[in-house]
Amino acid sequence: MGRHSCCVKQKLRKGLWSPDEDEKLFNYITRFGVGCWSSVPKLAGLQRCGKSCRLRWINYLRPDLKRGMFSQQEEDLIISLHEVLGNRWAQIAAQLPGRTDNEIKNLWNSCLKKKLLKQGIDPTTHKPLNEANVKEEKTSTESPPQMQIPIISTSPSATTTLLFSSQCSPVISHSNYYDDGRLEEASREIFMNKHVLDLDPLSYNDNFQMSVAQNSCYGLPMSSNYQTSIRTLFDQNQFGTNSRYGFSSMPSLTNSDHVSVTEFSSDNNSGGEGCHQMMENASGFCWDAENKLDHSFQFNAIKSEDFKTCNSWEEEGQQNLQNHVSIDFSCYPLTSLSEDLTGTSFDIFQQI
DNA sequence: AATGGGTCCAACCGCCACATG
DNA sequence: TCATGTGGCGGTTGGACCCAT
Repeated sequence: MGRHSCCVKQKLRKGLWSPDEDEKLFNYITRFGVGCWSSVPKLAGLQRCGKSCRLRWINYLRPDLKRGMFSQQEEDLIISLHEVLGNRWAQIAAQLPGRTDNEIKNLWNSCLKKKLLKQGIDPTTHKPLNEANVKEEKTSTESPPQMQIPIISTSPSATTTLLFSSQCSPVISHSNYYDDGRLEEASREIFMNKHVLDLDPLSYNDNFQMSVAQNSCYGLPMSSNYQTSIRTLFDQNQFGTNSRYGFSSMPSLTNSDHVSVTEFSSDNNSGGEGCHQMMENASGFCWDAENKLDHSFQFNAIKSEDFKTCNSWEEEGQQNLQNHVSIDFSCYPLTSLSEDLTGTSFDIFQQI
């Protein structure tokens, strides 16, 4: 990996982020939001370029990220969407709340592609490998009024079909998806075991659910079966079975791991007095030095109206679990991937 | 225990689109 | 219209990790 040009120019750090850098970036964004990414590093006291900060926030620090394994439904959805959208990872990610384009891209390249190939499916065309060439020639000469494209699921029992009408308005038909309940159970298990923040800080779950309620998930008219499965997925994921809330980039959040971090060294902080004060007031951020995946996180002193009564994300989450009220992160003026989700409400098939 | 190959993922690169002056 | 800055996206890759030998 070569050094990014702006990093060369300004002699900025690159490579893996340290816990200290994460802390600074997280504290800054949660307090002040993102105005202009290029000014974030300076204000947050980081020797990074704005692009790097943006990427780190979007792919790792965002509180609404869902970490951990992809569920079977998510995998199937990615395959279905990839068939329609191709390698437009950002648009695919927009349909999977809490997942980033990078994460989905990695999953595709490392896992889903191979699964499809194993099933004899060309991951590019989504057609059987031995028929792909023949069919390609045929379809180039004729345009049938209705195409039926089977979605090959990675789960044995799933059968999804996209029906394209002559106006190219597709209907997802999801038959026998939960015919034996195995998938639903598997998903539940996966989500129950995840220590993630399954909140909806930027409200795109709400948007998603709203679209489900309006029979138009992803801009598609959907069968009731599919709506139910998606709905189930979100219900479980959001409040139903998740008994703990944790910071998503901090996969294992335990009470015993909570350490108050109240002192910051601002020696290398180039952000000036304002930044110094900001860091003094900022939230605590603790990282297990031995294992990145087992570090913990705690808000200790955020002087925000929304958070002043809470000692930790976990407490906050548990409180909300009891109250059945989600934390509203929308107060943060964030510019992140999630903005795209709420802002675009894209219609897949406008782009075909 | 050492090593070599394979896998996975975080992060960078380069390009493009858009906004602004 | 052009130059410049910024954000966003998809492709790529370095390195950590895993596992078989």
